[in-house]
Amino acid sequence: MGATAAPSRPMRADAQRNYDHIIEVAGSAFTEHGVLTSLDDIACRAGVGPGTLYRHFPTRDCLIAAALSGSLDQLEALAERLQASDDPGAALDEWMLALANHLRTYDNLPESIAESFRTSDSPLRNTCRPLTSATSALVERAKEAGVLRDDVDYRDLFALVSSVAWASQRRGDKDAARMLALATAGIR
Amino acid sequence: MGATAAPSRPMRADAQRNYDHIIEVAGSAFTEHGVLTSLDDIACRAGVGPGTLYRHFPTRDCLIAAALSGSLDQLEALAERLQASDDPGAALDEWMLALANHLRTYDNLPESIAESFRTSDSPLRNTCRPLTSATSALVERAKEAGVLRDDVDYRDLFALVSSVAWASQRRGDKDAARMLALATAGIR
DNA sequence: GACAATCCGGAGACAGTCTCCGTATTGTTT
DNA sequence: AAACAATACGGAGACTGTCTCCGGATTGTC
Repeated sequence: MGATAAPSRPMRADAQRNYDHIIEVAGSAFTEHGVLTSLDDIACRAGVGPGTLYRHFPTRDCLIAAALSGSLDQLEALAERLQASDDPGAALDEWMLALANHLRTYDNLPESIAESFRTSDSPLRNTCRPLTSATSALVERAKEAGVLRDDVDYRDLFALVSSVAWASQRRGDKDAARMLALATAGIR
Repeated sequence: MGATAAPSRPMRADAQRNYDHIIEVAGSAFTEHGVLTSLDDIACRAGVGPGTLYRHFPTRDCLIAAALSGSLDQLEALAERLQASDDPGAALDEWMLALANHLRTYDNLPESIAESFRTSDSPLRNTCRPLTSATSALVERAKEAGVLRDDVDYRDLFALVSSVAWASQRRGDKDAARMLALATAGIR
């Protein structure tokens, strides 16, 4: 869901416009310069004041979460498809690669996500929750099919995939496939 | 070598005193607050002005490298011992764990080190060079002994160990053993 | 004791984060 | 359509951290 939220009342028209536009600009900025890029600069590029940006997105993580929600929806769709796959092993492989690459969407995103998992209620963490539960489900199926070691915890696996995303990004690899193959060679 | 360097002439006495004291204070500060802690604050705690700190250590990486050099010497000593071990497989295991834990010495150190490997001549990278060559040697021996897959590149392995250090630190694990076991289960 | 060479320190320029509140816009009511 | 309340805007500016510059202090040498 790429929802915009409507708690009590809907947003005022101008607010909604700014909200959407900020997300759009933020996406470009993150793509170009990574998630650590200046927020005031994003506000400026979006033609709004810093105050407006911070009101809509009180923290950097809020903005990252919003910018990510589109591609997250796609990933969730993939997860559902894979859960219906008749080859749990291949499904898990495909999932891990897709997940690793998604965690690399922006420069320095793996750090932000990993960090968000340490703080109680980060919006980024909440946004990523479907990813962990999908991982859990696919791990369970793979274990039942006997193509994954029984002692592999899905949280450990998620951490492993995150770290692969981090390492491959830091090395400047074009995707996470190479590191992932190395890191997951022994989980079967 | 925890050398202080003496290019043409030795340092003036007061300069040497400050230099050493800054390293000492930096070590504590990094231990307490991670490598991202304020440098001006370190200067202040060391009783010198910012200018003095930046003259001795033009970049954060310089200071990190200096603060790390002590424990690095120990690691190098371990590497030499392990290269003489009669069990190359166990030696590599022990090395990877020691390396992973060393890369975790300070909070956020894995990021700094990984980053330094991307920039041409970071002092931190140069400081860590002995670690990569020791890894190379131990990997070679393990391959010859047939306890390591032939297609494992030592650079990939170093990256893998780095990422394990990163992930285990981010998770707040007390050491890197658990993640390392998972990540390296399939390299044999 | 004096004179170079070396080194110190802190003021301050700069960049990024984030807030506060006077002003402007919007939607609703009559 | 005019007026009113609710909502949202924006930018000045406080604050923190980085890093530099250079007048003045310290050290080593003759």
